[in-house]
Amino acid sequence: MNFREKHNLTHQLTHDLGMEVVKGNYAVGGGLPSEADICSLYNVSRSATREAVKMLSAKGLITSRPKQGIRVMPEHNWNLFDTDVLSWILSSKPSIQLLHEFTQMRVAIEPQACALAAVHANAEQLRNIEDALNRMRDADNGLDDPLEADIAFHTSILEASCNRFFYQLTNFIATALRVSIRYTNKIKGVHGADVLKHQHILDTIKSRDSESAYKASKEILDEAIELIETQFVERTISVPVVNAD
Amino acid sequence: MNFREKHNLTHQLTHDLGMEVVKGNYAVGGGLPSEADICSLYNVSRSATREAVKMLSAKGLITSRPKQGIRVMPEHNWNLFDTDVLSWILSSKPSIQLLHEFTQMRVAIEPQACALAAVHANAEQLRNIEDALNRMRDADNGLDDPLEADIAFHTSILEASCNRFFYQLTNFIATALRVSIRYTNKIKGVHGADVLKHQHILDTIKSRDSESAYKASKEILDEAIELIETQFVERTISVPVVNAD
DNA sequence: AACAATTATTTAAATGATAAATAAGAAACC
DNA sequence: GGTTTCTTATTTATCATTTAAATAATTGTT
Repeated sequence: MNFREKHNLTHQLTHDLGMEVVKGNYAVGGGLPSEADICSLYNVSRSATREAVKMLSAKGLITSRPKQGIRVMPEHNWNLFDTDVLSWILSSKPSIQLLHEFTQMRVAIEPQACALAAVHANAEQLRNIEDALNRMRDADNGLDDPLEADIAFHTSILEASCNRFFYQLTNFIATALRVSIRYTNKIKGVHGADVLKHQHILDTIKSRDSESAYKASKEILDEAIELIETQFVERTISVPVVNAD
Repeated sequence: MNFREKHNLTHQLTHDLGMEVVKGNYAVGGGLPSEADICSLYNVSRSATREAVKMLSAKGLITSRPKQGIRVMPEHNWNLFDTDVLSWILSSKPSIQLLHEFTQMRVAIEPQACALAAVHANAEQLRNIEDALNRMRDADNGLDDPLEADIAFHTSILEASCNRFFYQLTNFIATALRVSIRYTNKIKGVHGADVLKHQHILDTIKSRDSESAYKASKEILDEAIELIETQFVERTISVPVVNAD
């Protein structure tokens, strides 16, 4: 999926090992094969192995120490906001539960980003949001990709928040939207009235109405959450009370 | 500061190079010294260099390709939620501006986490929050470290949100609090009434009152933001006026 | 039983050699 | 002249081997 997968041997190996870890094929705290074993398992040299291990440890998935070997770190150490880690998790164990968590995070981030954008966005950033909205309109008429246009809209707002931490979440939000579409847009008809709602967000930001911008964004996301939660119930109902939680 | 700094040669080099990049000592898109040059500059072998480069590229700071060399990635690619990257940025260019952005993110995250905790927290997680609150009380009487107790409280709520993305932000929030204390607690008297406010958060979570939990948390953070913003103004104003006395 | 010393295993680091990728310049071509 | 294709030089990528350092497990001592 990612262009980095086949970029080179080290990246390939990083990807393969990362997937193995994320899939839970090695016990937490337990251990991966030793450096030497990985070399023979994957038929690669020591340096390729070491570099892959370093990359994974940089992403918080594993640690490696002499004599102890290579160990899986507890999940809360994994850097979930890393694009690779995120995509490995999504491709190895996609679930509505995960989408739900994703969207809860969006509920936290995006309305706040809109509020900040209303205060801080400069002329160029406003234009970018507007451009993205126009792409959504085009998409509605079959002239652009609806998903990409949608992503561009939400991304442009994050950028306009003028807060580097919010902007950093671009990839996260984009991924959330890409996953989301798999589930939700199958049910809900694509766009149409959605453009109007997004237009409303832009309007509130333009008019520097921070509070309304927050609300406008929150409204859309609350709908998304609701949609997911109904899905949630439908799918869990078929299983006899697995987990009350 | 981090125990990893002196962990071993590769980590040391990763740290040193990471700091250089974050400080802006190399132009974005421009380039770091070549592999060979880094080796001689830092007096390390190629394997150490390569592994450090891989770690930094895993964190999104740089890329390296044959013939092209090692290049600094644009800042929005940096993984700001990575503990190392965050600490490098903080130690190289700390600023109230950055603290402000930090706290804006907290405003987005924490109230939402409280709301989720009110819905999802189990008995053990509630107990953990309570324990942390008791530590804050102890701290108020000089029996515990106030900062660490505060961090424990906020962290325990993130965990109780039962959302792995929120929980992931533990380190981020902890770092934010640690930085925060440098600025804000110098002015504001330490704790006292704060314990009551935190108690209130716990109460709302315990009584499963999601909305009140949200508000209780938001209130504290809005105060923090306000405090930072007054600081912000004071410091920018005082540039031309050397000394008001 | 508690502690100290030894050993064996595994990663860490250095070195050297070859392969692959690619930016830049040279040559051929229209 | 301008475009394309080929060559070359540089740099990272990969492999192989050796030595060092760290440390878990074992053994020996008191």
